[in-house]
Amino acid sequence: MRTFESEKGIEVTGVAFDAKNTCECGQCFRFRKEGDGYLGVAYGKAVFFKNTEKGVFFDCSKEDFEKRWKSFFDLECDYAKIADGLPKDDFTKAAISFGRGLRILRQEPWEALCSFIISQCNNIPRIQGIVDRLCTLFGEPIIWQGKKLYSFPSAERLAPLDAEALAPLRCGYRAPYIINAARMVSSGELSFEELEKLDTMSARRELLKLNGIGPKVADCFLLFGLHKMDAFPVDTWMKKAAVFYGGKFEPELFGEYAGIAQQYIFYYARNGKAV
DNA sequence: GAACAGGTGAAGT
DNA sequence: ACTTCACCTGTT
Repeated sequence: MRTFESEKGIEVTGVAFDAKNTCECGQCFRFRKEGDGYLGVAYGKAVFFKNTEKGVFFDCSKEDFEKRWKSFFDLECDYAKIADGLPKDDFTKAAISFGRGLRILRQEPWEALCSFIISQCNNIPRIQGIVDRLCTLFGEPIIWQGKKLYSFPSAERLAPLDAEALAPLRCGYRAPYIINAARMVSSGELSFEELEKLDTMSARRELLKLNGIGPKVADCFLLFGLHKMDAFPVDTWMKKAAVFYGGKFEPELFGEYAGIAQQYIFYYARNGKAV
């Protein structure tokens, strides 16, 4: 990986990064197409990025890149090496090829937890709409090139509210789940720092104690919110894909980077032509 | 209208 | 351990 600084931002070469596959593989809900790239907010800051001839360009300072975005986009992880360690069957190979350049983001834990609570039994446009309304109503405004964006509201911001206050989100029965989770996080009963220290299965057990968090939401949070690469969320798309693996997935099949395999397969199943 | 959508939890076998 | 159903909202 090499970085080049210009007055406009940072260009990175020598790294397999695909902006579209990273933003549209279903792991995040707030990075949207903007011109020839993607624009979103994380950790209270806006960032625009796009693929270039030689690599990828980020609209940020050198300092912000080093401090935040390099890690956020997981740029120091060797995905080619990880893909090498995954199964070599035709379906997995096709999935990896389809999702080339996608990276598992290091999203804010609270945002990931909240977003995947919202995701249950919803399609992506609706999830995005609900999350947008949540941020617009309760987040902090961020101006980017004259556009008004919003940060994701903290757990502390939501904890004092009751579920009725979320009515404008139109998130239905998920509202009390969100408020309950916000209270657990803001009170410290649920600590991301503590969960981080646990192995994936132990952290999962803790998460399943929360109302409205089942296996699927817990696994998505572990993978996308805590970057536990062995977490393996199984949803309806993965169940369709499982047909190619004899009807179900054996936990050992994909190893310590099962989460990455999952994301390739999920994206291929949902957006590709295979299933 | 009914059925369904990136689930969950309670209640029933 | 496995099946069924209600749950809020929006789209087909």
